[in-house]
Amino acid sequence: METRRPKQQPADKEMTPVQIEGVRKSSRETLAPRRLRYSPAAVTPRGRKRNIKDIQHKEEDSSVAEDSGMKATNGEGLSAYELERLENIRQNQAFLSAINLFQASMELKQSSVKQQPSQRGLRSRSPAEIKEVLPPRKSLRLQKKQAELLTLPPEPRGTSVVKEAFQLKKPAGPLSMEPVNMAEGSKLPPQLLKLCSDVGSSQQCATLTNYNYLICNIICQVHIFSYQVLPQERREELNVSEYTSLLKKMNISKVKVAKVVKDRIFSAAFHPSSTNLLMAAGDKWGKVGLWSLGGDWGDDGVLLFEPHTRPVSCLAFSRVHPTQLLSLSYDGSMRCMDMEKTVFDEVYDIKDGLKTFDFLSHDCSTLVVGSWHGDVAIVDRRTPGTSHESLHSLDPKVLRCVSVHPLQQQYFAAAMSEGVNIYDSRSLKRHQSQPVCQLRGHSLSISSCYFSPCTGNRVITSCLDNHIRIYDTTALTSEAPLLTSIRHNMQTGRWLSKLSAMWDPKQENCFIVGSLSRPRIVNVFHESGRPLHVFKDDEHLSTVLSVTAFHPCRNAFLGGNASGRLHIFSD
DNA sequence: ACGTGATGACTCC
DNA sequence: TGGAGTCCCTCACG
Repeated sequence: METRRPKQQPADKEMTPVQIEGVRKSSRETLAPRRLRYSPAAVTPRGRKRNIKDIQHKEEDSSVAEDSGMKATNGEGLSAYELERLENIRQNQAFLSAINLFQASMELKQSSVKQQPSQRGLRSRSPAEIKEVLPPRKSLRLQKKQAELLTLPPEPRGTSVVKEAFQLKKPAGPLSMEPVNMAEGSKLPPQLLKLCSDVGSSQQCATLTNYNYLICNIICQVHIFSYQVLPQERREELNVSEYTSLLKKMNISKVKVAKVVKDRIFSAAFHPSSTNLLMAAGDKWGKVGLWSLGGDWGDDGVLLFEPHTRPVSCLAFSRVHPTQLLSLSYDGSMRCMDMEKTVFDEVYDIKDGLKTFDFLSHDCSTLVVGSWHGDVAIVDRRTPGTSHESLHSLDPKVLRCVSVHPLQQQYFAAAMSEGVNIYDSRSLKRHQSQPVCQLRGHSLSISSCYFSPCTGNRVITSCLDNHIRIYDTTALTSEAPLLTSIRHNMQTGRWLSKLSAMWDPKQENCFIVGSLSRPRIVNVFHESGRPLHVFKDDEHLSTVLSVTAFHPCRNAFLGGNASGRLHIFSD
């Protein structure tokens, strides 16, 4: 490109308008400010691409020039053009620093560095495994054989092949509990059973955990079923600053990330053990993975099972029998992994569409189970069989989540298309049951609702209208007052599990929620909406942790992502 | 009722 | 190494 920089022009000689126009057109220098708004690269008078660093450097030069009085003494060779140019550069620089472009570009560079996902846990399939080895083929023509008359198989009626595959379900009855990531016929590691049986003494629980677990231990050991008469022995609740300082101590490391299931995580749960971190995750294709941090069995402590065929949408360990894990799936089956019997027992079964459940009694024998068709069933596990439970139709469209009141367990909250309602399970009707209380104010579909863990005085909801709402349910009147509404991006789209705000079972007023922000983070908020902590880690947290859960007694939480990896932050 | 677009992580070429 | 393709009873909107 031709340069017409009027270097030789005397600085003090005024340029004619024609000359200035000419200079502007040819040098492009004066266009730079506009250009720079869109691109970090500018074009120099010589047509060379110039990067930000060059400009920075020039800027330093120009400031030096100004400082040293060069501007004042134009006799040192700086023309009016040159001065104008320097001024332009200075303005560019000021503009760029005002919008933090340098910082943003650095962050972008860092975030665009592709990180290798953790190779702990389940192994990704090797190319040899993926490529099916086929016998060498030779055409009939080359074999000098008559061509076969081929007819197409009959078209499946009404359903596509994919849809038929969706409807496949595991056979009825107990399923053997064989890990699919171990050699055929492998037994469960005996250490796992020992680990699951150990949830610590009730003394430990009294000091370490919230009272839910204390109660459970008491139920286990003394068989006291009357909940309300027990003394208020729950852990002394921390004040917010104490709690925040505990959060700050939690971190992640290489060993705390592992692939636990093969596909996107739909649900996850912590085992109540206070001595070991044991987690379960359910994925899109009916797999359930058990991961013990530091376990020396399976793949880095991961065992994989296949109790369902469709997304495992809800998982929870029994609080009374910690060797039992309940799971429920879109395929319509609900099962109980029993590590002592080493089977997946059937608990409940419908045609399809099971979505959510919660324990309705402290001994975990009765459950409220919800389907996406809008029905809830009260299931009593002590009764043999799987299909004679009482069924109630709440909402003809969708039911996303149910949550049972921790103290008054006859009440449960249900997130439906119209909003969140609280029902009394004793007075449900077959159709059109009247709610005890309504939680209004949601403008789009609601993905979850949970009673606060210790008192049930709050319900937290996560809604696709980008708000997390907290309602006061102290008095279950016809309409619960909205206490807080926190803006949070919930647009996970089609390929990620939906975000759900989850209470910390150890701290009544605080909750955790995944985030779509970059760099990836996980937020902890106080119910007032005050942000308490942001979990982040450049090295080990690089994906959206849609599914999150705090440990019931340890200072730890888990987060599951769209590729089946669990992440733990713990102290 | 139906079509469409947005969304993130991974795999394959 | 990077970019295209894939995932698949999503949800909201037009």
